[in-house]
Amino acid sequence: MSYKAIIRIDIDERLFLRDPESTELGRNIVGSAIEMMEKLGYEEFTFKKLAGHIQSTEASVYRYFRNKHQLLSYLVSWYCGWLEYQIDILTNNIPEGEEQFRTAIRVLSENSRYDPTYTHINEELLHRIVMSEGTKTFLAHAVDERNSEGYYNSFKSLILRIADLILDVSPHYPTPRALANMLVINAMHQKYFALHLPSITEFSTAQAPDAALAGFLVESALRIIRDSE
Amino acid sequence: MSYKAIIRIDIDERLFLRDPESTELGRNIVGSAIEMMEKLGYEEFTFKKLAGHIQSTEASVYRYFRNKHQLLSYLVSWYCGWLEYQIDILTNNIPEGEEQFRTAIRVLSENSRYDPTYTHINEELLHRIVMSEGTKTFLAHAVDERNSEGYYNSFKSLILRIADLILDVSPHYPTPRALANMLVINAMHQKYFALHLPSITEFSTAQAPDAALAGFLVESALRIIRDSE
DNA sequence: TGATTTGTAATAGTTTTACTATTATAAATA
DNA sequence: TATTTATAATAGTAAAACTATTACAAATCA
Repeated sequence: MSYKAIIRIDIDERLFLRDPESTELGRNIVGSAIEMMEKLGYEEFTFKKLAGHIQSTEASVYRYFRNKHQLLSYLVSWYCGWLEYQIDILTNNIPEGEEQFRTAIRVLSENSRYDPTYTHINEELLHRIVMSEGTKTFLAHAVDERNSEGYYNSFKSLILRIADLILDVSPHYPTPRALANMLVINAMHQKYFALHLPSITEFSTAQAPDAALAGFLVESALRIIRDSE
Repeated sequence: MSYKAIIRIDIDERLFLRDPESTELGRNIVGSAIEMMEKLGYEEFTFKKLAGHIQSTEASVYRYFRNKHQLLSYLVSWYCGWLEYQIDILTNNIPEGEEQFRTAIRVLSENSRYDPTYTHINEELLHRIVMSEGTKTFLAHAVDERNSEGYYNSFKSLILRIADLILDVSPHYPTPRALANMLVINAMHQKYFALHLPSITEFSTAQAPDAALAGFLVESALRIIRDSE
């Protein structure tokens, strides 16, 4: 019997008003939002421009997302969930320890390739959005309120997953969560700097930057956590 | 002969329309902007609210700064310049190497204390602004244009200063700039997480967090760069 | 089947923010 | 004293963010 596994990235219900996966318009909103936000940047992106692009109206978009910030948070959550899923399947057949950790860091460092499983989501564009705009989800004045509303559950879950992999390598390392958040966020920032402020990083966009960055992050992390009992 | 050293943090002229240090109104704008932005956050802060607070008008504020983003960039630049100055004077009497590096990281990790040299600038509040809003200066769609306008010179200079201190410790370490930006940005983020997303860091705000964070950053960095020739 | 409810999208707004053109006033200079 | 120049206030505009209400279509029920 042949079958197709449909994997759904689970998103906290408080990250939308109406589930965009449930309707054609919803999927269209998310798909086009990704394309437009990547082109325009978060600040220039507006619901009006989005509505014009998909031949709908501002008000219809507001039926799905309370505001622009909620839409960004939805996208970042989706991407964090997707990253964690990639880590899960790629570490599945590897023995616990250093190799699993290396694999996870590689997932964080790579420019995501397009995955046809999710037809309306272009992971490549979404990666660039998360790299440029991702931290804005929690760098907001309403961070505490949003945290209590579950906005950052996917992000926090990803950090804790990496922290667990760190503990698998070195069970007595004292600050795995601090190190995990440093690695995840720096993976994004280092790529951003390579593109826009190249004078403050050695990872140019030219020669195999993904592999070099993954190497930097893995080797740095391993040096930090080795023999630290 | 007794004298008083007046130290001025130099800011690129393209970061303002009229130098706010040159007039009473200008100093008032900067001083009150710091107070209000710390309270309201960048998004909620507006020139209208600022003008109301200092009993002036929106248009007058626009005489000094082209827009809100330029004002934030001015503040972040000032703080980076101030940090680099602190590093300079505190490493002045220390022999080159590990101790200078430790001192620099301590400056980055500490909550800045109020310095009466700059009467209209409250460094403590400014520190919190930079921690919460600082990265937004370069996480903007216009980053390349702004970079060419000198918006990030102070930030880049700070990173390169740290990179030099890293090379003093370990002259053959291959990626000092990547490590320096990781340390500077993570120092800010780790403190932010301690306050707002405590589940993803071990540095709670309770017990001597500054010293613990400085220790984490210094020990991590030294492990990374030691014996890496 | 026809009436009623419910889900979804469009119309037409309001409020707020970001920004500007112009005028008024005070200080400096001739 | 008259004139120029620097500075700040008045009074706007345009666009963005967001909302209240209406219109329509599909599903459900009497």
